[in-house]
Amino acid sequence: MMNRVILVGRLTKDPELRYTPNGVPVASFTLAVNRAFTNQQGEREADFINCVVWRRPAENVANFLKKGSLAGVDGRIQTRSYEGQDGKRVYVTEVMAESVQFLEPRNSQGNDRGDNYSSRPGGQDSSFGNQNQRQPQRNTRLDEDPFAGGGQIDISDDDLPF
Amino acid sequence: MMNRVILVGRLTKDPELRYTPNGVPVASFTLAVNRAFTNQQGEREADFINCVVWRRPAENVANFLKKGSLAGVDGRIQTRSYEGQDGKRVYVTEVMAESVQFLEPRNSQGNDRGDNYSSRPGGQDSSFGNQNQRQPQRNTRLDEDPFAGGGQIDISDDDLPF
Amino acid sequence: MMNRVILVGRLTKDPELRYTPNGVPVASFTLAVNRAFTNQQGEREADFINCVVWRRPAENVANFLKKGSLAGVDGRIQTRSYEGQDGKRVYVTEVMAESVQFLEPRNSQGNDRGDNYSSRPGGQDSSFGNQNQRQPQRNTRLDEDPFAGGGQIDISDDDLPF
Amino acid sequence: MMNRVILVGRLTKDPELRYTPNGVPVASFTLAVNRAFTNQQGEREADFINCVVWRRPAENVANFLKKGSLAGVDGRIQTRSYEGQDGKRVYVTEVMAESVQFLEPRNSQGNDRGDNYSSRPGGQDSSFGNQNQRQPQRNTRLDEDPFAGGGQIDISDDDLPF
DNA sequence: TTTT
DNA sequence: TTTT
Repeated sequence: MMNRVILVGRLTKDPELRYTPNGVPVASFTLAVNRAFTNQQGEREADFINCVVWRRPAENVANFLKKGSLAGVDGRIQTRSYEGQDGKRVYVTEVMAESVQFLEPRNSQGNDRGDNYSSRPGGQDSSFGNQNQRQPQRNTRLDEDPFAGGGQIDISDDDLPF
Repeated sequence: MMNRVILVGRLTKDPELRYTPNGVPVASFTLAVNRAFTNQQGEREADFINCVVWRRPAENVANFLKKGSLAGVDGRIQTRSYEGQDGKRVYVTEVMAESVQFLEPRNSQGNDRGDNYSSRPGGQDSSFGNQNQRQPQRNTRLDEDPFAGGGQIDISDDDLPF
Repeated sequence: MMNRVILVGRLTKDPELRYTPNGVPVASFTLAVNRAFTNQQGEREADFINCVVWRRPAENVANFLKKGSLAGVDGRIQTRSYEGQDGKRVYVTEVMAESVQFLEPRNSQGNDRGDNYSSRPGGQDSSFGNQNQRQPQRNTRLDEDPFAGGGQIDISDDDLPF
Repeated sequence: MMNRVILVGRLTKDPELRYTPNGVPVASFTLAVNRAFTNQQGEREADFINCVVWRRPAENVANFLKKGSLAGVDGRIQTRSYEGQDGKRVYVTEVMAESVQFLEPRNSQGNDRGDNYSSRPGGQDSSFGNQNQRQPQRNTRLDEDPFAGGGQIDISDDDLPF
């Protein structure tokens, strides 16, 4: 079985960052990906693709991407379902991003969201590492540089609360 | 903007073949793709991914795949929305397959569905070619062999009603 | 059989544009793609991947990309071999780009190479269309916009000699 | 930067399994991937793509694939160069497989190579785990099932010398 | 509504 | 509910 998705598009709005009860960060965002072709009316439509990312890259996304940012995603399609408010099953198809690439120059005007987003609940960090034992591990890469722009500044140690 | 999906999985049921009013074939099917990892309970879950394919490969899919068939898809994620029966918008994310690969040996027991599915409305064929001028063209490849098994028999001319 | 490659990286130098005897444009360039991880010495290495692109996108590449440009490629791996000058066979693995995405803002300082590269031999154009009948057709899309930045200016008609 | 390759093809010969001085397994093999289109002479050519895989999946590949096996690869393009015997630099482009999917039914006639390939040098195992700290970790998945056929038998513990 |  |  194989399941691979690669996307490049722009965030339709600022990403949302949540934490699980155990303090694991999850970010979600939507990529607008313009189609390569135009429709019968000659307009270029877009697909709006919901993405989810876990752990450290989630924090990076929340920190460095915002509405309109150009970003690349390498991940997998995941499906799930939940009970809708009207009692019927709702089916969801989304992209689980294993890595997210920032395709705009570092520190382009206001790259850093600057929010005080880091409301990560304290005291739960001890349970952090164990949490996702059986989750794909590529999310955890400590040495991944999410910026395509290159540059030598390493964000990991200074900017991120790990 | 980039948008690429590759899947390998098994059909959850027989594909469905429809025709547009102009006689353009569309097949839809769902791929069950087992995840590479097991969940907290040690079970291997699957993602159920809806796929759509147009034109000739649609006919091939209807002809040669059935419930349980192992197949590969190379395509794009597409999103659309429609008015639900309760008046509210329903959002759909699916894979537009540009090519479909049959990953089981040709003529493995009962590869050919054998249905009389070819209820393609006659008389509309003239409008066929013009129809999708602005659609991606890779669907139209006349020389594509959807079987991975190789073999020298070419299905296109004999088995397909084109 | 499936064969799909997606790359995002930077051109190591200006692309080279050639024409076949029949006037079909071919561009070649090398993408430097930084690895997601660092090596034992803590350095981030890169892979240098040779790419080839045909027809209209070849002209676009020659026109709008240059050394250092950030670009995305969606294509296939191709292998070929030729007689080396010392008589022994040389094997080549390269990426046949089906589409190339320009990931830098249009008209960022000097996007347009401005070269008089269009030394396309005249008089051969008549043979152009027929030439590659059996080549993948995605190269031919007349409505593809190679810029991720969007914007409404369509380059195809004004800037390109088609 | 992004770098993703997905292939489905057949092994041109039995895979080769080596071990680093520290006992890390590496398998190499070549996939023949038939092209989706035919050439000017109407023949379907193939690309012959060299692949490398590390650690546990390397052992799996050596154990369960052989000449002619249908397999899928999800990985990255890597380039390297070395001093040729005639003193000049040789450039190599190959695919680093992060996961390999076996696309033929388990225990199809003689799936198991049955070779006594497991000449893994003893005494080095202690250094095994630490070895590739900075290598991508997806190779290490203990719960990945390389067979597309599904089935409940888990090969990892019984059949593999770990 | 899910495949082996 | 959508980006440039």
